[in-house]
Amino acid sequence: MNHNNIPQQITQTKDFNSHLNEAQLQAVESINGATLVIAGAGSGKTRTIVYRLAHLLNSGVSPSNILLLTFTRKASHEMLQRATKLLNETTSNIIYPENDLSASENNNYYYHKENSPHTSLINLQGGTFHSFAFSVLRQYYPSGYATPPNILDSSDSSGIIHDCKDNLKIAKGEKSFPKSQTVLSLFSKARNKELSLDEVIKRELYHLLPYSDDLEQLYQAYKSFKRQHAVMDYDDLLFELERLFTERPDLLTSYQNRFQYIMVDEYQDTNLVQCRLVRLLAGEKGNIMAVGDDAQSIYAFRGANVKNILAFTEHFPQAKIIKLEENYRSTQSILNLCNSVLDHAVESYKKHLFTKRENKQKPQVIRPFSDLTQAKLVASRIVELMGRYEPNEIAVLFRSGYHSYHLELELNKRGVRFRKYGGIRYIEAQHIKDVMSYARLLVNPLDFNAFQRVTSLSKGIGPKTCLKLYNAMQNHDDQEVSKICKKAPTLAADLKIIEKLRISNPSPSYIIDELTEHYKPYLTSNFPDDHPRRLQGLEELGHIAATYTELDLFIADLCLEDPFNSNQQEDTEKITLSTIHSAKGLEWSAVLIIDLAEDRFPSKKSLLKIEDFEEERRLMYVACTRAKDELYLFSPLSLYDRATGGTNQVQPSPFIKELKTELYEEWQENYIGGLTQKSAGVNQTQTYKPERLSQTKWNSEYDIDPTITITPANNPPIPSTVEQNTNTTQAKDPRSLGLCTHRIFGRGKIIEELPPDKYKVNFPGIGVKVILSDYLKIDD
DNA sequence: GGAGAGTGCCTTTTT
DNA sequence: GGCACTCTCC
Repeated sequence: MNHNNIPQQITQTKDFNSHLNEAQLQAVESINGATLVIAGAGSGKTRTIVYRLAHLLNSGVSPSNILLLTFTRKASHEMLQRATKLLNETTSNIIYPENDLSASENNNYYYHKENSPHTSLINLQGGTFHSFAFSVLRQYYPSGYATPPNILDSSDSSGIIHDCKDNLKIAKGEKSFPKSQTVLSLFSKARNKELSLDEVIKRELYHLLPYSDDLEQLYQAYKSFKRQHAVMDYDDLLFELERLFTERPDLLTSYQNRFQYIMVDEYQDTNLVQCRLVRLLAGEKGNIMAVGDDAQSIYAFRGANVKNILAFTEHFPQAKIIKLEENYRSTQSILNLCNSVLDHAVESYKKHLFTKRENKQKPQVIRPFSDLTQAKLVASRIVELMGRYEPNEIAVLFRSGYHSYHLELELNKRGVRFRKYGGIRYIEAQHIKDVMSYARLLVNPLDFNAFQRVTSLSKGIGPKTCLKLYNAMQNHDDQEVSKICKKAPTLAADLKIIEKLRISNPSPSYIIDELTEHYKPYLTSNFPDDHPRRLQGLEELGHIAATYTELDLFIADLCLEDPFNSNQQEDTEKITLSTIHSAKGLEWSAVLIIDLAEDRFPSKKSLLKIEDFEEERRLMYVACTRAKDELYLFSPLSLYDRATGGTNQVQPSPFIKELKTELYEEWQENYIGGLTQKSAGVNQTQTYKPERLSQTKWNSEYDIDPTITITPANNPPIPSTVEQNTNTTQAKDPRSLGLCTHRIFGRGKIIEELPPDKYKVNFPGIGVKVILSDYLKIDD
């Protein structure tokens, strides 16, 4: 049973009692002042928010006076869907007076694309911070903008950085200069954490130190390009909104008056600027409810700061704190495993979820021979599960988008339909971006990114000619324009259709259909393998466009949310494949987590810094807590290596090794492609035994008590890969460089010194790792 | 100045 | 296995 299902009929507040526990009810009924709800996984968080909405409306608050902010697209979608459903049932006979402000502004950003009859909700504002910011900024922009800003998606941004780098003639021919994508993420990190570039480089990207001057120059060039072209990247949306509110107190006041009640979901994922925006909007009256769970903070990499939750009571001293701890989602045996994941955390979470849900079966740890056979075993298990559950109650979760690649092939082979979240976004596919570039030129003929993209589709036009043409068009130099067009007939046709559609200004769906037709010849000749599939995508793009009346909103929405995903929401015939990040806030009856092997999950990149490793642990926690009834953890014994074509043995993920054996059943792939259960006692898995370290001072960004640690003790060295075998031999060499200790991996032998600041270390039972010397305590 | 072949590199997570 | 960048020829 899904305890989170919205009941069919709730008409009066008193009915809430029977659907909510005491803590939830308390949260629902605290509508004035500030409230912080610490909601454990599966504790009915969304349910609480939705009921609180209903309670507000039943108390006579107009939906246009409520603002619902979330962090990810999916969370916002889910919440508004559920709210709509419940509110439609509870408030259908209440008529709300039109709010002056909202009536004049047509500010119902999110809902105009829902084909829903829920008129009572039409003025409820909700969405991600970014989409909310854009909905304001397209109407009122801060000083320095003459037109509403265009939004850059990440490929636009990195394209601009690339051009800026060329123009500045920085680091020409230097191979180790970071790629534009990397540079962009550095810029974004600096902004999200609100640190200078230099600080970020020194803290976590010290290998870029030689380029810090060049990068700083590039940073400035990128900034001024954005200003000149009236474009904003994702980060600008938030900072420019803050600037707008600072510059225009009158505007801020009117928004404060409008949004009498503010709710923020996933508060642990807000960064500093988002936190300030919330405070600005809440104003003096501070009718705000923030909901979050520190154990589920998984966005530190982009500046999310758990401290924001802790600081909530400082910003709102009167704040009431409510904890939701009873879990309504998972069975007790799944929860036991989830709790155990957090037990090993360096920072302790004072949190033990409990439930009244009975045990069905223990979670299973399954060990396939390799990630290739894993795909087969997972697919078989899914087919079996589909006999017991609807496909939309089954999900496969993984650390990184590409981990599901083999599985996707296998599922296709067996005809199992799935949808995939995370990884490459559909709208970033070439053909979609191409057609959207035409569309963007309709809105803004001087959109340089779009212009570059469209011109490069024509043979004979490269970057230089593109620039010449762009300047000629900007200066209305018709002679030059027609001279270039003569050389490239397709380019002339491109400009013609853009001009035609711009002047007639038809509906977004008509525009997309026309452009698709125009693009078809290019599509068929340039994508011989799969142009039918791509054409289908473009047709779908047209359908999505049909839910919009204004082209600029459609374009912005495509950058801010992936409608190809949310459109499929209702499809119950498909199972779900998802990155763990994209799975947050969702739940399924059966959850399968794959690739629980070293270097995959936790990610190889998280091993250098303890706080990164801990974030991986919370990620594991988020993944496991998605399961309602059945949880399967797949830990392949070897991974296919594309480079060599062979398979390399790997250690299981530390998160599996840590688990006490009594928490799960263990199954091993056998030679006939089936599974054999390991009987307890015979194949006892190693358990981690916490070992206290002496007064070691660890180099970490945070001050963590160094006496609490997880160290594999008494583990005999297990040679796991061929590579490690040799290294183990090396380590026995009397010339061994000595012993050292690492917070996570425990004691190990130093095999090699890697100047200037790293060591190669063999950790018994874990394998060989390259570690920064800062994170090692080396024995004298 | 552009096109196409060849080479080296890395492969987190999201708005 | 895909892309970003380089080199060479037209």
